Amino acid sequence: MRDVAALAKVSIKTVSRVVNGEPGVSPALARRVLAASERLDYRHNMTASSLRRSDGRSATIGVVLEDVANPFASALHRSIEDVAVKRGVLVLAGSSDEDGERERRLVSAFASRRVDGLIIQPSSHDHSYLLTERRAGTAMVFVDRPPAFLDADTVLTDNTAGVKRGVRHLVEHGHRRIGYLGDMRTIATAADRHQGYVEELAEHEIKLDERLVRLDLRGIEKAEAATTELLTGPEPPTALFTGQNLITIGAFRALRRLGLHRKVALIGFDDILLADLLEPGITVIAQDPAAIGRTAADVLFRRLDGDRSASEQHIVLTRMITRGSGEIRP
Amino acid sequence: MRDVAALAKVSIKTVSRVVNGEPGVSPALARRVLAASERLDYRHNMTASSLRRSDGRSATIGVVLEDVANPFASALHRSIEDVAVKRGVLVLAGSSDEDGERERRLVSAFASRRVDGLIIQPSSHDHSYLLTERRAGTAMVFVDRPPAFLDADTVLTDNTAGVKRGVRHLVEHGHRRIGYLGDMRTIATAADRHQGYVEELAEHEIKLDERLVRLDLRGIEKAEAATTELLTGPEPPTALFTGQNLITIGAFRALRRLGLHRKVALIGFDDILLADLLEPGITVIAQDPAAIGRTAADVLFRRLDGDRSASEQHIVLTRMITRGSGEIRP
DNA sequence: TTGTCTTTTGACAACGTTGTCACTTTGGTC
DNA sequence: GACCAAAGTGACAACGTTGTCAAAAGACAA
Repeated sequence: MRDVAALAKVSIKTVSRVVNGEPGVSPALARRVLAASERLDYRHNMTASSLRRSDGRSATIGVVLEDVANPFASALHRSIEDVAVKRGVLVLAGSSDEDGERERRLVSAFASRRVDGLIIQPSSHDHSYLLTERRAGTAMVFVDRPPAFLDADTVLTDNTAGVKRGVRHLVEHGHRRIGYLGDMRTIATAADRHQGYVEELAEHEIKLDERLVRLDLRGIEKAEAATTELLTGPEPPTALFTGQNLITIGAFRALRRLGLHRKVALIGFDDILLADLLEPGITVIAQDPAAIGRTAADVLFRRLDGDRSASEQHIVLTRMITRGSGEIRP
Repeated sequence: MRDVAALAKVSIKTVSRVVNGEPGVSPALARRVLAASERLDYRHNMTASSLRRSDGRSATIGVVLEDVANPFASALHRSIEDVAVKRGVLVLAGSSDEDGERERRLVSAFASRRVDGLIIQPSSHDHSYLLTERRAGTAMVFVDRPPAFLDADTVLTDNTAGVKRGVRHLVEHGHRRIGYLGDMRTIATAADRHQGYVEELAEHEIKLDERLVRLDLRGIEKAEAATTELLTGPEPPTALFTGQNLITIGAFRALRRLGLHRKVALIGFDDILLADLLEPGITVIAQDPAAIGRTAADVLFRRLDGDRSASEQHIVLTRMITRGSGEIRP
């Protein structure tokens, strides 16, 4: 900037004004400054700028996801980015791998870089550590799962209602013995989904049979094994509800291997790419990650714009997509 | 930092030393400083630090992807992140959407934040604009597609060889009329893949029939329509090679709708989640995005560590995964 | 011409850190 | 007890910007 000022024969403050589009610079001078910065390949240094600025904004937000390569998480990421670019804000993204310690380290690294806001898909089970960041003025929004020990803006899927809808669909197709395969109970969404299963059965006065329930399944293989066990045991279920996309895939694999994919009904939580091309197509309760991400980013930027009202809890609805596997009758 | 220094009754330089783990601070003082920074919730400000530091490093890199939500791109992103976290480096990610102008804007935004390095999956067809950044000392590596008008480190898939392998597989299964469905020819990888098809046919002395070739297909729907047209026309192909994952999905949809999925062979470029559960399973030429990302990040960090040797071109091999669709005989 | 008001411009300090270098203390040797 | 080297510590400037405020220049009326 000093070099540009020297070449344009003005003070560096004038260059600063031109670069920031501040008013009160005569057109002639502005042109001279622009020409000089062009000639010297001048690049505005946002880090120095945000250091000096009164608001201290870095025009950067941090996003903590379970895994940036996970389809659900990357869809969130993309819709957050879309809102951010419109405001000239960049996105730092990181994967916590369902590990509270990694989540904290990421947040800490983001905080060191003075991000303006955070969007967190939580892995940790205690977010009181974020009080410090909040006090420092960092905006934050939680997505997909609620924060623990912290009152903050949250955008969630209506997990319980979604599962209930799916289980009701199975009941309406004549099923009474409905198996449930779920993810780690430590994950709030997984607990909510399991809860939906339990509630919906009760509403139809179907007695909960714990032998038809398998929880704490992580990954395709575990789900496949559990499904096989469930279906080859005594009194197997006539329908399955799977609480997460990898579990759905594992269950479908097992059904296929056992030749039961046209006999046992299956509804899964989360949509799966290609689910329509399988035989039968897989009926799912689809989340809307794009809507979740967009909402979260909107709330975050409203906070950054000064909205100090009480924290908001947004619920994004699910949608049932029927494709065949959920319509098999016992 | 000033407050911490005051509370610990030391100079701020001593606090700086403790925070950066520099030697030459007595254990007693270090403890006092640590206690004080704990008590005041002190957060090291990396932006100020990198401004002042002699190397000017921000411990941040920028990654430009076609779309952070695309499975191939997000796999790249994740493997880059894995290398970066080990060095305490954070990743800024952005989507260029196959638009050269967006790519430039992202790079410019990254440059303003003084990233140490860039990993770019290019959309633009002229990268001479990056000369300025390079001169400013920014390291850069290109992934998936080569840079244009710029000599730089590059990590590519062996597209031509991969396609040739797949086409040979079809020929070996008795096919002579092999259709080809490809992406935009402006994308370097798409051009290379088409080239592989042409070459392999020539090696088997099969005359290229342009009526069996459809290029510039973008997205599932276009691919589905083109496939339908190809198969319902006169003298339809007995096998198809699809040059990209969305095209493979579109082609498979068309085959299914026409009831030809067990009659016409299909091999696709890029692996697809669930491809093994379809009927028939889809034979693919799989890329290794994790290896590409890891290699790119390794090269980038070697450059940041001072490696000034000539630019490197890495080729990551593909792998054929046979699942049934590619083994159908005419 | 002078006085007043408005617009344009620039000098300087400050943002939160680290590099440089000089000073003080400590422990050991003669 | 004097001297020295090594270790520990701090004062100050500087990184590239922007906020503040004052000075200069221009516009206009009397």
